Amino acid sequence: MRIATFNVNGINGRLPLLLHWLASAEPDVVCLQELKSPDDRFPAAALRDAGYGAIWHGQKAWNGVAILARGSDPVETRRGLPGDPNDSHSRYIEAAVAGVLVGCLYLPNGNPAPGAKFDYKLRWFDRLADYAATLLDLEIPVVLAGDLNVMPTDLDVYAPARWRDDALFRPEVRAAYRRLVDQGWTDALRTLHPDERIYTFWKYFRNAFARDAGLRIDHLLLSPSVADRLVSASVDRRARGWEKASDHAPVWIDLAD
DNA sequence: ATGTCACAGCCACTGTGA
Repeated sequence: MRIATFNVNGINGRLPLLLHWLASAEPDVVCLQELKSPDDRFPAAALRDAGYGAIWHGQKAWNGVAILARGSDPVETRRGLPGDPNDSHSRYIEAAVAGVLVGCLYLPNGNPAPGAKFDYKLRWFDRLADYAATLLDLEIPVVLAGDLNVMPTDLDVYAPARWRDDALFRPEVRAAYRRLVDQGWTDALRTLHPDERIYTFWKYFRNAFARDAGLRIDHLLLSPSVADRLVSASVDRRARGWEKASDHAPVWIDLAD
């Protein structure tokens, strides 16, 4: 079973690229972020034609998350992260697919820091940690996947010194990520590749991808029973090099049946 | 500070978020 996460950076503008990638990677489950599409413009028919059922939580222009399932319809279990009824951003959706509870998330960027956006990011992280703890208590297979907008360690940044004060790398944010993982989650990529430089995002600026000036900010966190099934984990860098690429590459894991 | 995208509002380009 292959589960992927992919920040598409606009699902309508990049639909041909997404369809091409789905056909070549054949993931069973896909978590998408940054749809940048209202719900009524989500390309459900094209995805259905490509063999994927979908649920989505969009909004105009910004944010937006979706879960795709190959050959089936994801069974939605939640939309929106608990803990703040006034949070209007579409950043969390969750579904049961083939015996796994899949939470797809787009954590706030948080720049500029300090400031209101950074405070919102930290609050969102706290809400995520509170909710993630309740998922672990269920003792069922759970995958939390998405763009967490945090580089966990220096190994995850091409130039750590330049990112110290950025909202994606400040100590408070790394500590929040560490507290979340320490609840009992397994960071799939880092667990299988403890010493490797792995990036999932390269800015559009300054030829970053060609220079491999990247960041690892897209993560798959596994509950214990899923971690026991983890076979492989990798970044599909091909898609970052394609025409009209997103600034993120897809990341996937393979689980034993 | 900068760099490059996508999208909204609105028909040419600026503003915004990343």
